Amino acid sequence: LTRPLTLPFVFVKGSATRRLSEPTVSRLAVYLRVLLDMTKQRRTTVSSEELAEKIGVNHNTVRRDFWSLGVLGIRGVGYNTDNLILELSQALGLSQERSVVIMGAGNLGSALANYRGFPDRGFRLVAVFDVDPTKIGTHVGGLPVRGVEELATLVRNRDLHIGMIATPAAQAQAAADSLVEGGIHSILNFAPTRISAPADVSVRYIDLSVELQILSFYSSGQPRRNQVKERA
Amino acid sequence: LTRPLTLPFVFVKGSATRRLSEPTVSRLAVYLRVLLDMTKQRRTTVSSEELAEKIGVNHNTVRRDFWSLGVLGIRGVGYNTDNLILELSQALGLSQERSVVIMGAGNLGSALANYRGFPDRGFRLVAVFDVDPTKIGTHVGGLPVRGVEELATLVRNRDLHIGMIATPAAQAQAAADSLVEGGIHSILNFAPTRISAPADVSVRYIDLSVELQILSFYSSGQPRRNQVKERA
DNA sequence: GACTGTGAAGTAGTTCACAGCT
DNA sequence: AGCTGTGAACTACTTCACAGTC
Repeated sequence: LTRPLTLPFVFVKGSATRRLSEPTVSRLAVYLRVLLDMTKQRRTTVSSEELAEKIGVNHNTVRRDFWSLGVLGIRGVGYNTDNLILELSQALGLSQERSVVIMGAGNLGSALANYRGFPDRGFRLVAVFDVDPTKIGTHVGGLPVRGVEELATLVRNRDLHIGMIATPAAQAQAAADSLVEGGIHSILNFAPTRISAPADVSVRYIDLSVELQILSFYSSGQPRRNQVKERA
Repeated sequence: LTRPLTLPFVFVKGSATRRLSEPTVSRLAVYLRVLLDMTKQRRTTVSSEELAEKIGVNHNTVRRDFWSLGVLGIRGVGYNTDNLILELSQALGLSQERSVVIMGAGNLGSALANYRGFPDRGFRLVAVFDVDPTKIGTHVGGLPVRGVEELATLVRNRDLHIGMIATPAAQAQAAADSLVEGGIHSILNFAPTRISAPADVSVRYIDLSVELQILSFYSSGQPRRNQVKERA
């Protein structure tokens, strides 16, 4: 055997030790979303079948996901919603508060700063940065816009977890570099460009054009794969 | 053989007839983004290796994607950038203009309406709708905000391709229903909730909380899978 | 009777590895 | 020498299918 084995990427939960695959992690966040919607209706249990239908996956997948997480259901009944919410939140690391900063106080940066969903789950917006001197000092979403050079100071005082890049494409790499220098390991990039970062930094992209283009593909005569499959 | 075979989901290009997988389609849009960035620097060719590094995938994957598309490179040299851009655009259906409408003229809806990237590729924002009478008639992104009931009229006059939902969660399903009723088959949902739609409608989600939670998972001690792999 | 838990089977997607051009 | 094109091998992910439990 010459190739290195996959590193033991595991999630430990009680006595169960399992690997959470990337698709599974993405779905966990979606389950959580649906479950929170459901508890508003005072539901106490859900079946894998019901969740599966709501998010458009196979029910076996749902059970496998929960099983990988180490969450147990009750046969003949389903899963306890409160318990699921707790376990999902824990697995996603939402039990500890995450601080978020925004780079760029333009249209998008302001819209993000005004997003009211942050405190709900454990996200806390702590600062908004920009390079434009005319913007610095103005307020967006109740926070003062600061110059990027203040990032370093802020880092010294508290841990920063997630950086969102909402600058124009041309400044995105510089923004990313500042974030990385500030010790941030998770970046959500809204700028319409790809950025590079060290291997220990997770970068996710939200690119409107890319999304529109993918939709464009499927609207030009090509059926969506999983919908074709679900029809079978 | 008892199970139905996968339907012949193919993309026809010249004499080559190939299947484009869902991951491939998503990557095509990203290649296009990077290539457009590159042509600004007057590059005429790219190797699979270079593209691969830029977007963080394996170079074999890049070659396979182009091969599935029916795009040929030149051995010893690479792929012609202009040709690639052309073929990618064509495959993604960008050669014909797509009309886009926005549901919801709040913070997010306005930010989207002000996005300047639409005309670049073939997307054309044609209308913004809201249910709030105080918003109807005001202008966002150079367009008048219309009442949802006008959607039907608009549909009669021209084809609408893509609907973006930027309403609060509670109104998202209703917005989706209006879009579907208006004959739209592609929806990009920004509202923090899941929506249901007929099987012949493609729905993609951009959910800030979900993205933040996924990042949260990877920042709580778990390395990103593909980064682990790339290290090997 | 309903729904979970999970080996086993199946399928899709990725990566290897190397022959074949330029 | 450099980089593509592609069968073959591999790995990851999904789905089947059914025994097990409530």
